[in-house]
Amino acid sequence: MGREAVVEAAASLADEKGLEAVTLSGLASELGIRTPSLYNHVAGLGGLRRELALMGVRELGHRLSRAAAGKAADEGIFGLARAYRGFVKERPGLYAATVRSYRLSHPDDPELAQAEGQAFEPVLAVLASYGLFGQEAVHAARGLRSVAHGFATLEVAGGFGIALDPEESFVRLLEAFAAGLRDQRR
Amino acid sequence: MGREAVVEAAASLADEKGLEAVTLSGLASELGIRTPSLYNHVAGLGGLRRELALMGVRELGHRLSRAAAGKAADEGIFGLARAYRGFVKERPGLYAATVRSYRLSHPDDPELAQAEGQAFEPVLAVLASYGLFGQEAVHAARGLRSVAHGFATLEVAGGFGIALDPEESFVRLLEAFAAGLRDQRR
DNA sequence: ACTATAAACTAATTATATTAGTACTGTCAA
DNA sequence: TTGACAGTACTAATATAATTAGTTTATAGT
Repeated sequence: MGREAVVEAAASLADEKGLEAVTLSGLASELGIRTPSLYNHVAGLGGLRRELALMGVRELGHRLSRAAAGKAADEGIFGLARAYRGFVKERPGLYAATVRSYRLSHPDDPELAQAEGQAFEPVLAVLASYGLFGQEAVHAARGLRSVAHGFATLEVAGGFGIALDPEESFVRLLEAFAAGLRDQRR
Repeated sequence: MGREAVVEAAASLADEKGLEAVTLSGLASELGIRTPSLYNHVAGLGGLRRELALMGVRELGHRLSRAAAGKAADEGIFGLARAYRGFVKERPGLYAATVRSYRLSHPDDPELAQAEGQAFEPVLAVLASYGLFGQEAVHAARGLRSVAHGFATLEVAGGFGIALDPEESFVRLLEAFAAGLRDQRR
């Protein structure tokens, strides 16, 4: 069966029924095997969550890289933010795994740190094309991530009760953020 | 003992050990009683989560009201955002309860909807003083909430790996957002 | 053919949520 | 004052989940 397949099945389960639904029993029955058999592939529930976090961060990194390729300034920022939001909406469970649970208990997992570093690169590249470097760029990157993460997670959590086009809200938020960045650079 | 005390104990537990640590067993042993006794106060784990969500939204609403009182425009936006972030940092478990788990499964709990409406009011008031009304205001409110929620949740999740002052990052993000709003109004 | 490994299994233990039914304790009305 | 009732705790029992230990089976490599 292979670890890859097990983790991918767990990710699908997370996307469909929420990260809380990713139990070893649930996953095992999804795969048509018994719960203890999963221990041949992952180190228990904790290990599975680590695998999910890793897979999620890597996938996010790939998407950000693709989105940033060949784009500069506002176009780059919009591309990154759309890719981020797209990932959260398409794979909400896998994305949740990149933020929740595992991260806090293991703040310095080297593999995870490396994957996060890679996901960070395209963001820095876009910000550089924008004229931001060093600490300036880190502040801006935190801002961009906050905006994308905040909007997307509230959206998938059903936090925007009122029936007003979220797409429009997102574009306006990005425009405001980008305009503010331009302002600050002066 | 009273329901109030039980829910408050659960909130403290959530803040100290994370929302995942809020189990009926854990809460019962915290309170020095047996697990089934909790059913005299809340409707099981699901009911407890609902109470937590309600308490969290109400508390957030109060803080936002206080923060917005007597402030207009940028000062109001900064006040709201600081209050939001302060709440997330001081009561991370209680805040998490307002976003996670209960919300999605019961999208139209009337009491929760009412509490959310109340928490929304001070935001609309500040945005009005800012010259934004109707749909404009809703878009802006979503943006502001995304910014505050995004930044604060990433911060408490340990998402800002690098040791660079988060306060500075937050101020810059708010300045960018506020500047962008001013831009858009023209 | 022999062996090592991968990947499944059963059995048993522990933790948690839940339900059902019971006991104690105070308050308040007759 | 007494008796009923509400409130709050309890024990006992059941179901689901995670985990560990130890076992089986098929297959690929020597």
